[in-house]
Amino acid sequence: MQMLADLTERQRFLLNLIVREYTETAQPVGSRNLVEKYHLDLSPATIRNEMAVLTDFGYLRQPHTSAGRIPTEEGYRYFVTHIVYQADLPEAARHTISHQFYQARQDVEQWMPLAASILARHSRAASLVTAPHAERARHKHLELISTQGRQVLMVLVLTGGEVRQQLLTLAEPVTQKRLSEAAAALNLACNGKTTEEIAALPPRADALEKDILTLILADMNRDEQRLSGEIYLDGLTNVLSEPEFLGSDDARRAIRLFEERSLLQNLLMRVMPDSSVGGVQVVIGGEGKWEELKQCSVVLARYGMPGQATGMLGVFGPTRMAYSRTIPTVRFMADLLSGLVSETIAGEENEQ
Amino acid sequence: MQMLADLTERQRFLLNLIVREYTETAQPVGSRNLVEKYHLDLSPATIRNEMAVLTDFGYLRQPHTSAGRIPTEEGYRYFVTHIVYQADLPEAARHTISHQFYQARQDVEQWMPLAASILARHSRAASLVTAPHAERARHKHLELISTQGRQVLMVLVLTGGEVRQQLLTLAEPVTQKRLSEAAAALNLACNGKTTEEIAALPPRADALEKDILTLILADMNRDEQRLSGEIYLDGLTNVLSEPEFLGSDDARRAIRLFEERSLLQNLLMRVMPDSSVGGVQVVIGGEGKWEELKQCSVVLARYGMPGQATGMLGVFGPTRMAYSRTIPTVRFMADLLSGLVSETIAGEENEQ
DNA sequence: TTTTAGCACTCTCGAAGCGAGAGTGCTAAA
DNA sequence: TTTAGCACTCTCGCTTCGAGAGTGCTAAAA
Repeated sequence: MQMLADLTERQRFLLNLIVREYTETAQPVGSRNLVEKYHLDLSPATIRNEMAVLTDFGYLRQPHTSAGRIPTEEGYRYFVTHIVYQADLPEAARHTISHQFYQARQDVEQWMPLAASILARHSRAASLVTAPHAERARHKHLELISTQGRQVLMVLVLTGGEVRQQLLTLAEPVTQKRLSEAAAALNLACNGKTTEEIAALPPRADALEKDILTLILADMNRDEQRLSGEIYLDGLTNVLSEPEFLGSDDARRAIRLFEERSLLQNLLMRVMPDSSVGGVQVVIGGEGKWEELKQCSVVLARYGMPGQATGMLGVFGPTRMAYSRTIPTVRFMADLLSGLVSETIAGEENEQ
Repeated sequence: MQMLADLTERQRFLLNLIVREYTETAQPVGSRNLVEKYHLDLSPATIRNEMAVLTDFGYLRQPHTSAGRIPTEEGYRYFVTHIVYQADLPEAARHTISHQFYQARQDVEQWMPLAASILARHSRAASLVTAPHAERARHKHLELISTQGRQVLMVLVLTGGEVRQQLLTLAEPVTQKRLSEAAAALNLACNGKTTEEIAALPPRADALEKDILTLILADMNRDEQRLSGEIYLDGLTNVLSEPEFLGSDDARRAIRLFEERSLLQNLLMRVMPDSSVGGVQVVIGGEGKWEELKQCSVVLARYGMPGQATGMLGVFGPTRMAYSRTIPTVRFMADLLSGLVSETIAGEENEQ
């Protein structure tokens, strides 16, 4: 078996056809069927010869002698990198999607679920979107609100429009007035500063302010290693009705990933550790490294402004996924969200 | 076929056994098996006679002649109302659960996901918990925070510790200072007032304040009809591995309910329209009324303080659900959360 | 009157057997 | 280089069949 061979134009064309046919029907594709369905100007025998070559190269395999061919993981990989990667989303789809976002442009909160829903519908698989998360966030505004007894709601607004909130329990009850004063003092001291700069400040004289500051720092740091908490999911049911998820336990187990957010976060961090924006990452069938992704594929991209605020979005489905729809959609959505994020950030800089 | 007949002690006992056996094995239960497994002091023939009676009453049925019996929906209903309804959760389980909540007592935000997780684990099915939602909420504190350009984060704290936030887009940019002033003025005017009282106030002179007030009222009203937005889910994968969800399309479709939150909200409103706290509601196999719940059952309860703040929690699974575990767990969790909510509210009243 | 032993009967389920169909690889001719 | 022809292989769906489980009924025992 040879590997990494260059394919002829015709072989590429056939591989393309076979992958598309298989992703559609979930059935091994045979030579005669292929000729008939696509009205090829070749005889089944010729196709068989080419198929034999592609099988030799490791791009196709037969579930058993005398069944049709199905793509191997390498076959999908070739298909993705050499055939479909550069494809663009059709103009009509781009238009529709842009329009949907235009309608929701005021309500930032809607962006993530909308993106997830669009991804799910277009890829007919499960989708996930994480909120954009400022990488070098600066303090913008702090608010402390007494809710009940010793419980205080801390709302922290960072540059980039990111809002964090946390419920604190203080050692003893404090009046709203006292809280407001503390917040005002801290706002004055921290305004426009990064985590490092805040950390370098001389310790606060006031005990309450000191405690709060510690919590602010912890909160700003927390999400620099981890992902921001919110992950928006959609389209799980798409994937549930696929035959591979009905039959195989392996695949079914992968769905647990989506339920346990912590597992999902972990996976995202492992697949896309760096924060560069631009490429679409495709993990096919786990590729040896991801035991839990056997029989599944993931198409991921990072969006936003590198170094400032980025998030991730992607699609999860069976290895036999419609990459030719999914990859362009993921890329387009990433670009679109990047645009929205940079508009937001630009607006903010003008403001100052 | 007679209906609504009174059962003898022994018949009740057998129905009990059969339901439990079937929920465990998912196989029709036969007379001989039952005798052997539970060492009954009766012959299979006697059991068969009793089974025939129970079948006549409509509590059991046979998938086909000469298979064992399985409970009908009426059978489950009898089991639930006459046999298992009063059962208590074992002391050990109650203790463990209380302990888990004790450990998380500071962090109110953790209550809902914790409750969902416990419900899912104990019932081995899917669970859902909605956040408690104040029914006659009073205004406690308003905060307006400029995030970026014309976007303003409104944080509204109501009595009961409920926090609502919404991102507003104003007609034109406004400074943080101006926002703080508006918030201060509104806080003064609205403090401790209910929606109705606020609505009855004379209109604000200031245009910004007037706009904000309109939004506050809308927001306070919004959730009095609908459920509060947050629904916490857990344990979906438990239910996915049940045989009825692998085989039947009906059951699989029910899972979509869990993905589309709006469908789920709708369902909850229909199943539990009133706000009385105390009972556990059990919907078995849709009971004719809920087409989308064929083959599924739902065990729901409302918790909180009626008239003040209530939420819902429950379990979703196949009709063949372990009611004898699920119902006591749901009831116990509802009581427990009710306790937590009333503590919160009591604490608040002392404060005033 | 209630319980049970015995028995005939019914139905499912898995194994085995079998033939059709789809697909392949190879060879030799176009 | 392509293709027609052919022998071969393997799956899949269908049928058959017997074992096993379970029932209902009857008549005897308690």
